[in-house]
Amino acid sequence: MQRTQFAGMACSIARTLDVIGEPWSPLILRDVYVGINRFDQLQDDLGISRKVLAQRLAWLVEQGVMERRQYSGRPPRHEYVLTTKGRELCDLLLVMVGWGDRWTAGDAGPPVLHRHHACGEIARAELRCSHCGEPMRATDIDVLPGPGAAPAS
Amino acid sequence: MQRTQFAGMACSIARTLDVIGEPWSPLILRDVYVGINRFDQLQDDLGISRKVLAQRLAWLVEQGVMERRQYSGRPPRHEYVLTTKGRELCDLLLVMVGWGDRWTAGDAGPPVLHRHHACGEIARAELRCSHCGEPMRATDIDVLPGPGAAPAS
DNA sequence: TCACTAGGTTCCCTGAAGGAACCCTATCGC
DNA sequence: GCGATAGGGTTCCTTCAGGGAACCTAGTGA
Repeated sequence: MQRTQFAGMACSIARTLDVIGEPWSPLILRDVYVGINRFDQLQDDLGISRKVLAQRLAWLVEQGVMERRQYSGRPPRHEYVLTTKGRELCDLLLVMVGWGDRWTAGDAGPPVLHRHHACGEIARAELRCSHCGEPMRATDIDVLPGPGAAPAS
Repeated sequence: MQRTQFAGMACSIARTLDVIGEPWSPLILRDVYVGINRFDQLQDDLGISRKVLAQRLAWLVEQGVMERRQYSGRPPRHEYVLTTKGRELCDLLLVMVGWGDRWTAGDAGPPVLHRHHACGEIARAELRCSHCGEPMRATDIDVLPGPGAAPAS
């Protein structure tokens, strides 16, 4: 096996990476999320090789992140749309944007802004605890084995 | 150039991927985050090729995500520790865990649990708006061009 | 009949990932 | 003094994935 497969690891990070960890996949997800839904549009926007684009799209469809939907019968034309699974995956993109804005944007400032529907303001996404609502960063937690942990060997 | 470099794109997602988008990098970050700090420990835990591990560590150090620190002078021994930049990157892992738990964990349940220091409870990380505090998912926002956007061509 | 478009597929070439062996320095046990 | 061991890499070789360009097929329009 050339590239190691992560899917078998007892780790949700590894299993998530197995779905979108390959190069280009998150950018394809981003484009489909913002409404770039067709093969040629994606290829133009990303500058990705058509071969790799076809492979990634097929994989993302297989994983249930996107659907290939026919939007015209004659001539037959297709587009890619996110499933619920894929839309939830976009939360990951939001967090990437947050980190990238903070550490890589430089003087030019962030390339995009997010306006929150609920309050109408330009805002960032923050991580908060599902239990108490206080900020919950990676530095604010203990990591404990869960029910799906690999058996101690 | 073989693999397309994402660093030049006017997109915080692409620039974040340039730092940790390569295969293995997020898993190395996870391991260092949970206290697996030495070369051989990392290699054992991940089953990664030593060559690739050395490359990834050097890149992550170059990017300021980790530091290579000497913890013993005689014999000279080194370990890798996260910088602030790297610790903030771990938030991304938290979100990956959230998605992976929900969509890939299956009947066995999540492999790890997170206990929040502030409240002491087992909890998940949720995305909330930095302005109003309400939930802020990828589906709850409009994406607008920001100051660092690429000039319209 | 010709050209054009969407959506891929096929081909070849290069270079990155995997794996194993090797290397260097330093300490330990004898 | 000498071999064994450990940490932390580096080197070499092989295989396969990414890049790029050309090609293909259905349908449409002129």
